Amino acid sequence: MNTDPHIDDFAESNNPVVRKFNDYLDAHGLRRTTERYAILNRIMGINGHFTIEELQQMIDSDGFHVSRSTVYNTVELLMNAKMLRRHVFEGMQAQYECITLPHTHLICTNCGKVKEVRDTNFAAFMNARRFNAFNADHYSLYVYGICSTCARKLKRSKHAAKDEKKKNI
Amino acid sequence: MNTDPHIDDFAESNNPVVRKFNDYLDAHGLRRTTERYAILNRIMGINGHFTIEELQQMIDSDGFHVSRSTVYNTVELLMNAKMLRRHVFEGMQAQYECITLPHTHLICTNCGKVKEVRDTNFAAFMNARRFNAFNADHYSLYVYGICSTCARKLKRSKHAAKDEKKKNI
DNA sequence: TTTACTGCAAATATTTTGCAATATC
DNA sequence: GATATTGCAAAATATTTGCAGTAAA
Repeated sequence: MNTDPHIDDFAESNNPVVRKFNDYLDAHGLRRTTERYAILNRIMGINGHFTIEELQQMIDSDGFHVSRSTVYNTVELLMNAKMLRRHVFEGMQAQYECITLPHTHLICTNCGKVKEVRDTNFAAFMNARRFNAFNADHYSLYVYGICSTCARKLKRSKHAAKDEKKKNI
Repeated sequence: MNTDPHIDDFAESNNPVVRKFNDYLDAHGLRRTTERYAILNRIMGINGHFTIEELQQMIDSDGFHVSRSTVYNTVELLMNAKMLRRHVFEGMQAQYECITLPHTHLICTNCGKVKEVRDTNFAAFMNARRFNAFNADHYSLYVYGICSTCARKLKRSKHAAKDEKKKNI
């Protein structure tokens, strides 16, 4: 029996996410390590997107240190377990998010903020959609544009520029 | 007047793509260089996706050498001119494609092949779709799955594995 | 006890940058 | 002639890998 309380806590957890991970590890003959659970534990508390860098820093501030290689290793494991997904939006570094219900990503090309929106109409459309002999597994819809906050700011700075011009006449 | 025939050929071209690029350069006070036209010329001949590496090699085999920095520089210019788009599909390196009509990308998670499909229903759906205060500019739909070629191969290798098992009994 | 996993440092891959030489305007 | 652009090499970033030590089973 394992002497590390953390591992046993997770091993016996009824949390479906933890169980899914345990099942994946078991099914593939992989070990239940403290590091893997520390990472999973942190990820479960994140709502939204995060980078590798951010994830490692969050784990650090949880008072637990894992090496960069282990973060990459575990993140890859979680992707193979279909629990995590990697997104690379235009002009940004890779971001990860837990796999939950399908949703659309709205990406602001001005500030880089990413917002998720659930869209049942679109989900229904995609579920019904067939691509001939291509066997679809999952999809990502990225919508690029300007968020309302940036739209306001840009409008304001445009006005400011106009005022500036007036002054110079 | 410019003495390099290549540049003048392009400068006077009636090709709408070349004209769009020229307009962009003029509007931004950027120069018409041989390198930029060599790259644009190559890109116009590509049907589908390509990486930076592939693009540079293609230009090389056209008998013209441009440095890696210039390829990156020009590709960025073309993206700003809204003539080129960058895609990063799951687990692959960045790929570029000319901006034409909106289309869906089918990405095979087994072989990495990317196929474009036009989808007027989807385009209509997206054109009608509004995201509250988010001002949408363009979108990317990536559908991940298994292409028909890989589906056949995978089926065959599964059979082979089964046959192998039978032999061992 | 066996061997998978971790952490570190080094290697690799990709993209960006500083700067002297060069070409465009 | 003034300066934007190129090409090279070096730097910055992101990710992967080799390997010795450590921990899970």
